[in-house]
Formats: sequence, C-alpha cells, structure tokens
Amino acid sequence: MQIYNTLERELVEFVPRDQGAVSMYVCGATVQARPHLGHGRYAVVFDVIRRYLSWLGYDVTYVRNVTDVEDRIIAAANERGIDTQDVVEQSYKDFAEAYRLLRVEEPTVEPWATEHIDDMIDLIGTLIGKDYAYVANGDVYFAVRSFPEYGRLSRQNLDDLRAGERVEPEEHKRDPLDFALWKAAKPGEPSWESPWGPGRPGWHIECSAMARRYLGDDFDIHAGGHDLIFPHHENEIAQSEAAFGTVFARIWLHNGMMNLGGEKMAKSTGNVVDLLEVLSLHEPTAVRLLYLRTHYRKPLDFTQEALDDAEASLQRLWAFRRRVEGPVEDPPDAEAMARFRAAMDEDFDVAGGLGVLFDVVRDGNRRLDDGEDIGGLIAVFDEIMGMLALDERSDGVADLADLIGEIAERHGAAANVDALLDRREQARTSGDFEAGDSIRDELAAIGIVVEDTADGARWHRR
RNA sequence: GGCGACGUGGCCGAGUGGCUAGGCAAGGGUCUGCAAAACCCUCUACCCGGGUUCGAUUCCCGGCGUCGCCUCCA
Repeated sequence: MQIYNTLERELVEFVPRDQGAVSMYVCGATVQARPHLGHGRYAVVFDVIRRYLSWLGYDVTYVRNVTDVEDRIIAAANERGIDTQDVVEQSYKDFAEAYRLLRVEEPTVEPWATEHIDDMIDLIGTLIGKDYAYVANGDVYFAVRSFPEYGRLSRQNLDDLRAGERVEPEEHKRDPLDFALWKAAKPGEPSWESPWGPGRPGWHIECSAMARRYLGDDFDIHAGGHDLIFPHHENEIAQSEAAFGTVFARIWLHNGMMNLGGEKMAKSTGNVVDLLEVLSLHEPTAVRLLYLRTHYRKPLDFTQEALDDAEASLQRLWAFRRRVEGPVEDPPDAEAMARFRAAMDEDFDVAGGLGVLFDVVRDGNRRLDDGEDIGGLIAVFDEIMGMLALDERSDGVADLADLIGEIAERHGAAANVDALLDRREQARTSGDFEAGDSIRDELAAIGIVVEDTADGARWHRR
C-alpha cells in the first residue's frame, strides 16, 4: 500500500511500526463554536482511512484529541459573557452530534487537553532541561533555532519566514519565530500550577504530549488539515523530537481544505457553512458521500449543485441494493473486489473506488434485467458500502410515524405504509384511480416514494 | 517576497506514456391506467507554448490562471 507522506512529498510504501497494527493520531477540533463543513471533511476522510485499515485487518489505535483550552475558547467565552467550560461543553456536543450523523466512528481514545496538563508540564520541563526551551516572565518558549531540523515538514527556511511581524507586545521571545509552550496566567483565564508559575499550555504542546502517551514514539500516522502543516505540525515535530530524540510520527497525512466560492472555509473569515444546518436539511450520508467523491488531498468546493449531485448518486446506489432482498451468501466477486482494493491501496483513492462501485451497479443492473443471479456483485456492493459506511441513511426523522398515521386515518387503513399500499391497490383494481393517486401523493409529500414494479408496489424513503 | 498544490468533456471528478473511469445533468428508450420511481442506451475530454518519444492529457522546461501556507484555523 502506498501513502502520500507530506514529510517526503511523495508516495511511500506503508510499513507499520508494529506488524498487524496501526497507530494513528488525528488533530481534532478546538471546541470553541459550532462545526462547519470543513470540520466534517477531516472527520469523514480520516474515518474512512481508519476504517479501510481496519477492514484490511490491521488493529488500528485511533486517537483524536479535543482541544478544550485555547485562546479562541477564552475569547468566545468573554464575548458571550459565559464561562469557558460552557463554551467547551456546548461546542463539544455540537461536534459529537455532527460526527454521529456523519457516521464517523468513535476514536479508540479521545484525550482532552485539560486532562493532560501534567504530561505537558513534564514535556516542557524536559525541553527546558535540554536547552530547547527557555522561561521568560512566566512564559515558556521553544527556541526554534536550537532545533536544526525546524522547517522540514513545511519546507520552510527559517530566514524566509515572515514571522515576527505580529509578535504581541507582552511576549518575551528571543526570536520572533519562537512559539509558546506555556503561557503565564492572565486575570480571568483558566490556569494551572506549574514550575514556572500559574498558566496554561500553548496550543502545540498538547498533541506532542498526548500522542506520546497513547501511541508512544515513532508511531505510524499523524493526520490533520492541510492548514495545520505550519506552524502546528512543524512545532509538534520540533517539540517531540527535541525532547525524546526519536522520530515523532512516520507518515503525515493532510486533507485538502473545504472551499466556499473557491476560497477556503474558515471561521475567522466568516466564509463558512454550518455543518449541523446542512445535516438537518440533507441526508447526512449524502454529505458523507460528497466528502468522499473528491480525493482527500484536494480542495473541495462546496456548492448546492455538488451536494444535490451526491444525493442523486447515493439514491442510485441505494436503489440498486433494493432490487435484491436481504443479505447474500455468495462470496464477493473477486475481480471487482481487487479493482476496489487497487484503488484504495494507492493513497486511499476513494473516488476511484467509488468508480468501481458504480461499475458494479451498472453491471449488476444489466444482469438483473437479464434475469441473472448477481449474488457475487451484491456481496461486493455490501462489502464496499459497509466499509465506507454509506450503506444506510443516517437522519433522525422521528415524527415520520405520526405523519404516516395521519394519512392512514384519512384512508381507513392501518398505520403503516404497507397497509396504505394495500389500500391503494384495492382502489386501483376497482378503477378508483383518484383515491389511489391520492395515497401516493400524500406519501410523496412526506418523502415516501412509491414504486410500481412488475411484482407490485414497493416504497422507500427519498 | 519564500514555500507548496492544482488546472480533465455542460457541471463534478478518478486515472493513465498508446487500450471507453465514474457520477450528475441532457437526449433517446423499456416499464406503467396516468405518473413517479427504477433500469438500459447515447454524449470520447484532458490550460497554452516548447522539448523528450514511434507516440503525451500523462514525463521535462517555460508561460498563463486558480488556490493554500508563511497569524488562529480541519
């Protein structure tokens, strides 16, 4: 299997540290506000990579952190006049709900930054002890120029960086490029005791501390958004490798940004689409498919057309599966399965894999029309759809039963769709098409599509 | 200014040194009381200019364009 490693800027053969197991760390969200579409993308894209590795048989340890102490959380709390804890709690709930709707699997471990302050303090102490970091007025900074490898990930030359133009006046850095490991407490901010006085951790240190705690040194995959390459991931490498003298992460994966109107979606610019809103207006699985249609490393422009497109193609997939009832016993068609794997093995080319899936659908439909048995293709289909977690709808329309009940009452049927369809059939055979059509229309109005087939009427949700 | 990515048919979007990716839309058809849904068929593209090659959308060089990072960011 080949994976694109940002560190090398090329495809590398994947060889895990421990045979049969994969250790993976993903930079999760800073819980400061509601998630936008970009957050959904990183979550889904790395979820699929994780699922694929598991599907291949690897025992995957998947760590995704929660940043619950950070400048923007404090800013959000001040702005709204509430406690930082309330900001964190609400935002975390929103993220969790979005992940659930998108069918993102729970991480193996979900460490919270504030629960690992001791680990961070230890790490900072080690860095100071090795002269990679220094204390200044209660702050602790990492001395970038003490780490010769600095800039390797982002291909940046220290002298070319434009940092320093925005150094805050209260900072006491020796070099403008130095970054904070520990920030001295300010009034009204959450703080913890430390050997350097009360304060709170800088942003980058948490990932170094938590990744090491749960995955050790030299773990397999570190993933995150493309915008994290510099400075976040660059700084993580510097901290970890300076402190422990070992390789931090072997492979770095970065997902492309979600764009809106051709420009990056980011809260700071207001150029965002609210994720939970989209998920409430559209089938979440279609949003998942939207993310998956584009290779994870490329930018993805969000448009209504693109989402409608994804929704329509998802309907095609589901419609195919509806043509064959129940699970199949047959072994998956080997050729199709191999084509799918070949695509996925080349840097997780999910879009290419979806092409294989649609080939299976077309081929399957054709052979079904000819009255052939297509168990082997259905098995492939189920395998792939299950692996990608596209196999079922994921919304929570709870009041659908009530709506069906209302319709049933009007037509004197039992309160379920099948009874209504029986009713419609009676009406049609007695020539009362008006009554029959009315049932059909009313069901359509609540999102239930009636299909008349050679074997009678069937229904499904739109 | 430095670093980097990308430019594929109406739209979206994989991939490849020579052999129709795929999806959506559109057009045609099958089915049907009507309709819908569903299914089938059709639609042969790779920014521009050089170069390498028997042959380039695919490799190399240059240009143009779009975007990202260099400040918080998935």
